[in-house]
Amino acid sequence: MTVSGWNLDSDQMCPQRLVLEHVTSRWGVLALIALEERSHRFSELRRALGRVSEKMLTQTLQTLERDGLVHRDAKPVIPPRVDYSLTDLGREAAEQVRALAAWTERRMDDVHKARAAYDEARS
Amino acid sequence: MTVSGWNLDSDQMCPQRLVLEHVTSRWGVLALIALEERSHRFSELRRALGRVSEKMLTQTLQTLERDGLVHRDAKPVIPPRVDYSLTDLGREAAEQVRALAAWTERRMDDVHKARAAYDEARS
DNA sequence: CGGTATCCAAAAGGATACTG
DNA sequence: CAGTATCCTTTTGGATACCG
Repeated sequence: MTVSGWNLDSDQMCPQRLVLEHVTSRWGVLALIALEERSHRFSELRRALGRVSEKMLTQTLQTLERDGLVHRDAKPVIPPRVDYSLTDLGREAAEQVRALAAWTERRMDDVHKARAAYDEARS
Repeated sequence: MTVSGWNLDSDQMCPQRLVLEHVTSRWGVLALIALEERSHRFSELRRALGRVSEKMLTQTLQTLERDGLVHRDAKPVIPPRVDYSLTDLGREAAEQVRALAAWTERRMDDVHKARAAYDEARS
């Protein structure tokens, strides 16, 4: 992989860059990891993700659904019930971001040490 | 991996989440991929990354340096010459983000199809 | 319950001018 | 050349109110 092809062209990102932003976005990462474990209702996801606003969760899920990563199953009952789950594509995406997340977790100690050394050298 | 531990606590993200944001940031991704190939001078990186402002490139490189992913070598010459390269930790990070980037590239067709179907169903 | 619409505050990002 | 400092625009995110 080269950096060319991931550049911005005039006034716009390359399309794969947008997908990368969707899956690594603040709530996208958490939604994918939560949904990898099991399907969730909207309100379950809200609780699982902590302090996400309705607007941001809706926006995140719609983006991931549009990209074909998340499946939305709205049951026609009252009160409404909507279940979210991963598609096969979404499961692949979740594995990728989980791998990246796991790496940051594994190396967090090294990062902390590096930061301490960096800050020390400048104080 | 569970989603707990990646939540926000009160008014702040968990630390590994910040590292993930650094390496997946707009310019962080491109800088890591460019530096994985070879070390670059500041101005070389500016050109390689396309249309990044000096401010954002500086900020990105400082963040990655502080996290211990990038090595900054400022030679005491006139005019100044500063070379950036990856540390061992940074090389690991670059491999991870490149894997994720490669996945989005591989699956871009599926995403496009999903988007077309999504948009079609709503028009 | 699971959203949408609107408004507003905060943060990110960039253009420009300047410096060692 | 490789930054820093300042200002300003754009984007993001959340709070609130309302709807089917």
